[in-house]
Amino acid sequence: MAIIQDRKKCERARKARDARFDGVFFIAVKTTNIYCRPICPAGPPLEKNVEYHDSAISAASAGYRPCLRCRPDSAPLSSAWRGTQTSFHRGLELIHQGALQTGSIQDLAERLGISDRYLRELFEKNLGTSPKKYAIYQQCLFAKQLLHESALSITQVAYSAGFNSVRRFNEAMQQQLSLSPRQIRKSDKIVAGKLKLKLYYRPPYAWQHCLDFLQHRVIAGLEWSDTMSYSRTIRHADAKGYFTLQNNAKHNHLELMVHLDDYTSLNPVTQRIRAIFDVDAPVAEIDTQLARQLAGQIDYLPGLRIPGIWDSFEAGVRAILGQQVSVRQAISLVTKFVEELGDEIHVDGLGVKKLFPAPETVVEYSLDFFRMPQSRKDTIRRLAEHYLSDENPDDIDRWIDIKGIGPWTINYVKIRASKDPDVWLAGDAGINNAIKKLSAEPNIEQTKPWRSYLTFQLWNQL
DNA sequence: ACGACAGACTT
DNA sequence: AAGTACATGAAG
Repeated sequence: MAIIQDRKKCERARKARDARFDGVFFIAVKTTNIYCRPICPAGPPLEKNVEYHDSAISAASAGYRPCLRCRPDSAPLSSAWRGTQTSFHRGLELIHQGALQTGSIQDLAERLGISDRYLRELFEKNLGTSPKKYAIYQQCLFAKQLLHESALSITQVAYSAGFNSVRRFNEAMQQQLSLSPRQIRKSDKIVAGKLKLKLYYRPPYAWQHCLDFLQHRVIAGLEWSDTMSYSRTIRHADAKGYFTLQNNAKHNHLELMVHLDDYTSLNPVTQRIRAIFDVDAPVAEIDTQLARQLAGQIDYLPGLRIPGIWDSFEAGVRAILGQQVSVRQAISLVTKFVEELGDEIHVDGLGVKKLFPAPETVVEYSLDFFRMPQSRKDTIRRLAEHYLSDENPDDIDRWIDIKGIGPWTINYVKIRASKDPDVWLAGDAGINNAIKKLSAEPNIEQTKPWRSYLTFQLWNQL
């Protein structure tokens, strides 16, 4: 599963340093025990000395260390397993969210509704390692990024990456990357100041679309934006903070500035932002398939990413407040909601902003300040209660039992919070309008498994 | 389902 | 000489 057998394509791609294959496979060099990206500027090794891997972790667990020039650990994520294997995929997602930082494998398996045995098996089959090893590997990669790009001390890096002792951090780094933290940092000169990180993507990235979409829906107090950047407040576990994001098209990355009051959440928060801004979307694949289906029918936007919402609760509330009203009215309702119930947070240079209200707060207070049908207020309260009583409120399919929440809302939340790539928003008024303008009805089935992207391409026509 | 053991983790 | 920063062995 881990080593690629079809060498021909890989050989051609690496000799041409073809950027389209960046993140798709990795070159492990047996003579040096180093692994590289297809685009590595170093002179190409002899074909007989290389081994091709389909993921960075596969090369790492085979004993190779990441190249210091092309930094294979910062390559965009491979997407071979996207869309398939929901338990496995959700497991990966939860690990990125820090599930194994505090909880055990058993806890994770339980949340997924499978046995811990089976969870191990899924990881072994798909990645060739155990869930815990993957989590540590992932933490090491993040630590490496911090060592390269931030001015944090090595001790701070250890805790920010989710380790609970420096001792263990050093050991894990040596084991996973065959480099000590010091060795990694030595190669870089870092500028002190605010914490800035680079999120690499495979171009193109339709950043302007993303920015426009978010700007049209900005909730004052919670979010703010200018011509280049988007910012908002966030909460993750016990940590509160805010971030700003802008594009660096020239170097194929988004620039992220984060502030948190508890940096043990930095890794999960960063991963969440990656997911929300769809940094790892395999756009080349999506674009060829969708463009073929929609040939000449619409003004197709290449590199479109689906802008997400911070978490499913916020997505749910926004969707409910948007029922039966215009986008503009929905925004003013959400703004009122945040203003009334959101906790305050101080943002450097901008004064006081608001956090999105937590379910606990919503349950506690009445929603009398809202001028809208009582039934919709009740729905919001029921959603909040669901978050407090349900073991796994992020399982959006279960929301169907909540009175006042229908299939449209569920699908909408799946697209924008769960980042499900294959949701078709059937019955949406905007989608119906967009379809009416087409010369021929598109074959929705043919756009699997990227129907969420079809939805957004069509919305973009309005 | 259970115990032995390995190795992950903290101090 | 004392303090800081990092790496690592020993023990539980």
